[in-house]
Order: sequence, then C-alpha cells, then structure tokens
Amino acid sequence: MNYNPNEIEAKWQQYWAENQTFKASNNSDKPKYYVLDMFPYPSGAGLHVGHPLGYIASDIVARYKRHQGFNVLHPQGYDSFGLPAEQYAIQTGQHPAITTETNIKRYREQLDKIGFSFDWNREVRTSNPEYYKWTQWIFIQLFNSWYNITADKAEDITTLITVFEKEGNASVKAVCDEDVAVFTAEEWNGFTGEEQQKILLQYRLTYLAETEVNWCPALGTVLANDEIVNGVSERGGHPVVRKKMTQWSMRISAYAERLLEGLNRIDWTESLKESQRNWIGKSVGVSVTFNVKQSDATIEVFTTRADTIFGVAFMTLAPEHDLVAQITTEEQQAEVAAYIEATAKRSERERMADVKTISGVFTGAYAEHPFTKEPIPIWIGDYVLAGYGTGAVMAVPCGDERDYAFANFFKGTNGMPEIKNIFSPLTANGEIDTSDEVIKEEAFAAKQGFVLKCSDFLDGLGYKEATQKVIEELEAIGAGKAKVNYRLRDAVFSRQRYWGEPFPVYYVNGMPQMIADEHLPIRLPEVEKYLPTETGEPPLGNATVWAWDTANNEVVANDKIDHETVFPLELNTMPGWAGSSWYFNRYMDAGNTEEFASQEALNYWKDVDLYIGGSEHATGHLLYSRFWQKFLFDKGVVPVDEYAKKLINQGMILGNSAFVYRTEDAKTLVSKGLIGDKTVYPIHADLTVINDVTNELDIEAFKAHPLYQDYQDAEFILEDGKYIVGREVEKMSKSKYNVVNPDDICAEYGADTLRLYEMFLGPLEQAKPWNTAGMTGVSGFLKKLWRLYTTDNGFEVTDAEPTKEMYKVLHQTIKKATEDIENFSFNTSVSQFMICVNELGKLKCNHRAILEPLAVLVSPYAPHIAEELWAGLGYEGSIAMVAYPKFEEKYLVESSKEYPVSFNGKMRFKIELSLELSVPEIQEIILADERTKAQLNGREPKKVIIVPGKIINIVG
RNA sequence: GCUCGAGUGGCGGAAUUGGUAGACGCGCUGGAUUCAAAAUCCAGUUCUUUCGGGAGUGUGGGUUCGAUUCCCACCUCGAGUACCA
Repeated sequence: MNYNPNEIEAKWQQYWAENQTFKASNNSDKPKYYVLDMFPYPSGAGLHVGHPLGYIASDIVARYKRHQGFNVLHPQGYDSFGLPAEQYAIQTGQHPAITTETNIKRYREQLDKIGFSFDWNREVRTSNPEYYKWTQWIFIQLFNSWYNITADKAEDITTLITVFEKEGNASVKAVCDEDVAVFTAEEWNGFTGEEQQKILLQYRLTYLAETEVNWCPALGTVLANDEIVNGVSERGGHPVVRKKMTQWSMRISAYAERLLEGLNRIDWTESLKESQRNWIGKSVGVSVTFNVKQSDATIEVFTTRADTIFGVAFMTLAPEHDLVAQITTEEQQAEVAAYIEATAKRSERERMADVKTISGVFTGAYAEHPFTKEPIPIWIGDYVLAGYGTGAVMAVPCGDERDYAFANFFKGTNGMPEIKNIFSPLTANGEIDTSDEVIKEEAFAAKQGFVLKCSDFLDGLGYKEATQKVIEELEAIGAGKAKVNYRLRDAVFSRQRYWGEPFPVYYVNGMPQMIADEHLPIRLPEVEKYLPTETGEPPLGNATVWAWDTANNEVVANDKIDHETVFPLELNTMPGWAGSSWYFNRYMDAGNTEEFASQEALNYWKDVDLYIGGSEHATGHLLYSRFWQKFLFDKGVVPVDEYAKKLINQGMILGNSAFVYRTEDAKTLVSKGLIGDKTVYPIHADLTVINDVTNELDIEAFKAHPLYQDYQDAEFILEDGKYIVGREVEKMSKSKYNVVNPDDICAEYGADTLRLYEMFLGPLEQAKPWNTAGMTGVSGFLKKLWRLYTTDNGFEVTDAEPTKEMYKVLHQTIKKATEDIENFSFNTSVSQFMICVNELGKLKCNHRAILEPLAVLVSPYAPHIAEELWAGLGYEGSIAMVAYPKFEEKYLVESSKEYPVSFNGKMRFKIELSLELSVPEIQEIILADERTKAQLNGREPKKVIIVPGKIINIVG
C-alpha cells in the first residue's frame, strides 16, 4: 500500500473544513494560546514558496499547542487595501474591489493546499466596510483625545475643555503643537466656537496641519518616512520631494517614551528592537536659548554637548528655519535668498548623496553668547536639518566634525573666526597631556579623555560634570534647560489615493467635523476615474456622491452641498498602515457588529503569544500598531498596552536563478563551462526550461518559450552535447524568472513534503536559498514513515511490547521535538524525525505503542499523513487534539558509556566503560590500555582528566 | 561612519553552562535490483597522506588539560540607519 499524498491531503483538507476542526472558541477551560501571522497583501502574482515559510512555522506551533491542550487562536486575513490594485484600476478601469476579490480567491486556494489550521471563521479584510468601520471609529477616538503629560496617557478631549474653561491653558502639560498661544479661562470662554476648535486641533492626537511632507509626483501621493528608501519611494523607486500640504497627522511623538520603554517588556529580537530604538532616536541634551543682537528674536538650539558652550564660534540655521527671513541683514539678503532657492531645488536624495560638499551663507546677524555676551555670527547651511531638533545648532568647531569642516571652509570670511580649542586631552592615567596640541587637523569629538580649558567656570571639568554645571548655570539665568529630544516625527496619515479607508470627516468652513459613530461605516464612493482630478485633488474628488447631509445623516450627491446642512467630505484616504494597526484585536471577535470586539473576547485572548512575520515592517507596521495599541489601552478599550509578547522574523527564501550566456551579437549562446574569456551577457532563464538537478537547458523548450523568441535562430555552443546554465542565488522574484510556485510542489510531492522541506531548509530566521532538488530527502522520509505502519496489504501494526531500543529512539525523539519546537528550531526536529524513522526501520518496528505517539509527534509538521496514519491505527476523527506524548527519562538511562579518549585534546580512540566506575578505576583501566601506551610512546602522562560520563583527556 | 547579525565539507546546515567537529538531507562515487529506466535498498564521501599519520570551523593572538563555543585585534559578507547637533 503506497503513500499517495495527493489523495490523502485532499481528503483531510475537506474533512477539516467540513468538521470545523480548527474553529477556536472564546469560551474554554483550557489555557489560551494566540498564534498570529502578519496578514498578506493579496497581490496579483500569487504566492511563491517563500511566502508560506512563516505560516508553516506558526501552523506547527498552533498544532503543537493544540496537542498540548491549549485553546488555540490561529487566524488569517488580508491586508487588502493598497496601491497595486489601484494602479491596475488606473490602467484597466477595473474596480480595485474586483481585483482584490480575485486575488484573495487565488491566495485562499493556494493557502488551502498547504493544509494550514487557520480558523477561517475569523477572517478579516481591511477593505471590507464591516472592518474599516472600526478603523474609522478608532480615528474618531484619536481625534477626540489629547495627551496629558502629567497623567502620562491619552485622555478624552472633554477633560481638556474643562480645564480651559476653568484655568486657560497656561498650566496644561500636553503633547501639542509647538506654537500654541497662551490664553486665560476668560479668553477661552470669549472665543468663538470656531476659534476654540482651531485651538483644540493643536492638541488632538490626530490633527490637521500644514506640514512639510514627502510628495511623490509619480505616484501622486504623500509618503510616510518609512515608505521612502534611499530618497526614492519604496514602491516603484520614484523620486520624492518636500512639499507643504495640509494633511492629517498622528501624534505618535506623544508615545515616544512609552514606545521605547515597552520594548523592554517584550520578547522581540534584539535587532528589531534596536531598529525601533534608532527610529525613535532618543537623545538627552540641553536646550539653549540665544538672543539675537539688535533684535527681539531668540534662537533655540538643542545640543548634547552643552559642556562645549565656551567653544561656540558661530551658529547655523537650517535654510528653511522660520527666523532666517526675519534676521537676515539687508546686505546679505540677496545672497541668502539665492542660497535658499538653490537648496530647495535639490532633492532630498541629492542632498544625502552629497554630504561632502560644504555650503552655507552668512545672514549678517549676530547672536549673543549667554555667558560671555560676545557676538556670534549666524549662518545658514544645509548640513542643519529643519526636521531635527529645533533646526538650529550652536557650532563648536573644535568638538564637532561638521562644525569643524564648516568653520575651516569659511575661515576668514564674514567674521568666521579661527578655530579655538577648549580641550585639554588626558593621558591614559588621567593626567593632562601637555605634549600634544589637539585640534589641528580634526575636531575632538569624544565625550571622554579630556578636561575643559578656556571655558570660564567649566575649566578643569570633564564631560559629565561640565554638562551638569552648565545646565544649572543656564537655568539660573533663564537661558536653557535639560531636554530630551526624539527623532521620531508625527506620522502623516493622509494619502491621495482611492483604494484606502475614507475618513469619517466632513468640513464646515474648513474646520473638520467627525461623523457620529452610529453612522459608520462611511463607504468608499464610486468614481469614474482613479486618477487625481484635473484640479489636482485626490481621486475621491472625482466622486459625484460624496457630501455629508447633517440633517439626514447620510452621504448625498455633491450638488446638494449648501454649506448649511450639506457639507463636503474629506477627499483623502487613510494610509496602508491604518487597517493593519489593530487587526490582531479584531480576530478575537471578528464578527462583532456592535463593537470593535467585545470586552469578554478582548479579556479572554488579551494578546498575541507568538507573532511571526517579516523584519521589513520594523519601523512601519510594528511601530504604528504598538502606538495604536497603547492609545486603545489608555482609552480602556483593550486590556494590555503591548499586543505581541513574542515576535519572530522569518528569513527570506531566496531564488536560485538560472542563466544562459549570449554573445554580443545575440546570435550565439555559450554553455557555462565554455565561456572562458569570451565576453558574454547573462540572461535569466526561466526555471521551466531547465533541469533543476542537472542544470541542463532544454533547448527545445527554451526556443518554444515566448520570452526567448529572439533566440530562434541562435547557435548553441554545447559542452558534452549539453547546454549547461549558470546558477546564482538572488531574491525570489517574477522579474528574475526564479519563482517556484507552491502549487507545483504540492502537486508533485504533496503539502506535507513542502511543509517539512521548508522547515528543514535551515533556521527559520535565516535567509536561505531554495533548491527543489533537495525535496527528495524529505519526500523519502515520509515514504519511510508510511512504510512503518503499512505492508502491501494495508495498515498492519502489532500490539506486541516494543523493545528497549524502540522505546529509546521514541523518547529521544519526544525530547528533541519538544525542546526544538519550544525554541522554534524546526529544522533540527525534522532531522530528529528522520533519525527516528531510519532507526525504527532498522529495528523493523511496527509496534502500536511506538507508532501511535510517533504519529502525534509528526502531526504538527505533516498533518495530512498524520491524520491518515491515525485513521489507519483504527481511530475515528482527527488527530489534531490528541494529547502530545510525554517524555520519560527512564527510557534513556544507560549503564555504560563509550568514552572518547583524547591525548592533548585530540580524540584518538573510544572505550566502552561502565558508568558505575569511579574516577580512579577509570584511570587505572585507561592507563593499562594498549592504545594508551602506543599513544604515549613511552612518555609518562603529566595529567589525566576524567569527566565521568563525558570524556577522558590525557596530557603527556 | 554607527548599530545589529553572520563566516563550519561541493551545497543547505548540525553541535555552544567549553568536552568525540561535520548530525540530518542534497549532490557525488561504487554496488544490488531491473530487459531497461524510474523508484527502492546497501556501502562510501572534510582535506591531505609514503596508509604510520598529519591538518582542519574567516585571519592572527590569548585563556584552558581541552575552544566552532570564552577574551583581544583584524578581515569579509549581510541587514538596518545616517550631515541627529
């Protein structure tokens, strides 16, 4: 009776679907376990073998935990809003909803073939109105909240209004816009409703503001910082420019410290946490205020090196700094204007690529040193970034590389002073090094190994003491204070796209108004065209039925807009990360129409025990979702403020590209071994036209392939009568023709083989190349496993008592498989299964007492065959909930050990000795052994090390 | 530049409270079976060797009876990030 994977896999997949085997209940006496995959964007290309890697790992854990007696939540869904479906709509006119539906169907078919134990009853789709209703609802919650620094949490905006009414805003400590004017209670109460709304907008956690955004002209939309890679868009690689626009923003900066702190409480990889820490970019320093001479303006700078304040030689403002226009003197006006214009023209990318070139101009103005009162020339320069700190720096050439380079470059012009040194370097034993005068060639940027000089009251102090002292002095004269600065910027939340969540927002006199919760969802309107309008408005500007009727609370035609009861709706949509920032909570109670999720469900499942997904989301999804979770926690909606206890990043599966080599004239194709020193150009060969094992090109298939029509008449230069292709490991991608489709693998070898092989390939977190040839290994393993339970006549097992050896192998395997699964070391447990089956095969084991637990052990990895074997053993129903076998130490206890005997650390021979023997007894036996004498060759052993049960080492 | 991670056979990889380096699989070699092939099974497979051995986990040093594992310095590759004041 042969193992026929196609037949049994289809059968059990149908069984699981019909019997709802993996349906999770929100009520159970069992402990809960929540295993989550990052849900996919359903792209038109379908899945390749790299995609399911993480899903297979999480499925193994989910199935293992079910065997262990947990109530397991293992859901799946689709992040179904996004750019590709919209771009397809622009090209073809097909509605993105149709494209998305088709792609999801394809994804589902592919996923089903691999035999995942997902609870599809809880499927979510971010583009489904029943889902995005709650995304809109969360947006409204954010709008109706402010961040109270004193309480260190988000609170309802009404608590802020209460304070304003009683005390004004002077005493309010909130995370808000920087330029909020101070007002009293009387003033507040005297403001018009509109004025009050404007002020509140400066406090809300999501707010409308004119901000400088990353505008991508090619995509016609704004991009978030994490959607830009090397100055071009992550999608498509289009150039990105800075542009001022009125946009919704999320006040994620309010949560900077808590996002940082929370990292200490979660078990995520160190590198991922480090990425988030860098992205948040906390730096502890001092804010110093400089007065501008002959002006009432002041310049605030942020510095981490306040100790160097007596080394300040000049100040540099970012060209975009607000004060530039105000302080620039008449003589310098033309030069400054020209410089600003020149910088604005340079794209972010050029500016980044070209860090070596020093440029800047003098404003003509001077600031006043807070202590010495000496004049300090104020320059502008593009090495100072408007977006970081205050967009202004105090420049200390002797202590900072960039300041040094700038000062050196402009030395002697416009009052740029000579570089002055304020550091006395210390020798290794802490004495002042008088022999060496530093700061001749470069800045002294270290924070240790010096004491200050020429620094008034700071003379003789090191970095720490000086910083402490200068903060005290600055505070005493009111010119500065300690400050913590974060790199993390508020996140722009508007996108000029069609295929995203519409905002539940309409505008009255330009002021945004929220639509009441009970009228949600606000559904995406139909449009004729998915492109921006002729007037440059976002695609929703094409909608004709997109106005809000406040009398009837419904969306109505635009021509009804009268700005009295009918108002225009927001034309932007939400970004891709909106829907993915809370979906893990929705799975807990996916069908709920009354609430985001019920309190019972949220309290029962609480958080994700294991989250598996790619590391590319480190500073996007994984940061935004933590932010929303903390906000929802503050509002009492969710019970925990970190939603994923443990996170694992699966590595990428790389493609194994094949190449043919053409000559310059494209008339000849040269086999790989014959290239020699000929000039040839590699062309990707589709994997369907080569033999994956022998690397031989199927020339007929190649010529017949539509991609290679240009080579119909080409001459093939063969080696040994064959054309051998070159191979190279690259990212798996359609454009490299190295994609392997899991459907093909399932059809040829079966899903269980695919699952085992993906795990067997190597450690989950590591990138590793795919090699279809290796499939035969695991395929052979499953056949051998099958043969243990069967004969030519069908299933045949014995109830006889197994031998000691059989028990030993089984329990070794239980031990290893359990440990490995707990450590997510899936590759090594597959090895152990192979060892086990090889051993049992040699022992001719067909004993029920061994084969029953073995089926359960294998079941998380290869569930279909496990089900079939379980049925073959005579059981009704699924193996999925059968208790996991228990490891018993007694089966592994040994009475003797084969000791390795080393001489000077090199293993030379082995000797079987009883474990009962004492150290002196072992020594006596070993020294009397002939092989020892031969090794020593007459020398006396200097030392004999015996570690009982482990090793013997003789030094001599 | 900085941060994090990784360097082990022809290939994927295994082994770390320091204790037999190369488990398991691919590939390769030889054999059995077969009319033949596929499939299957058996044996071998780090390198080198004068068959006694010798060398060997990126390189150089150190600690140790003993180092892939710990320490120092360096090299290479990958990922992230960057004029961050």
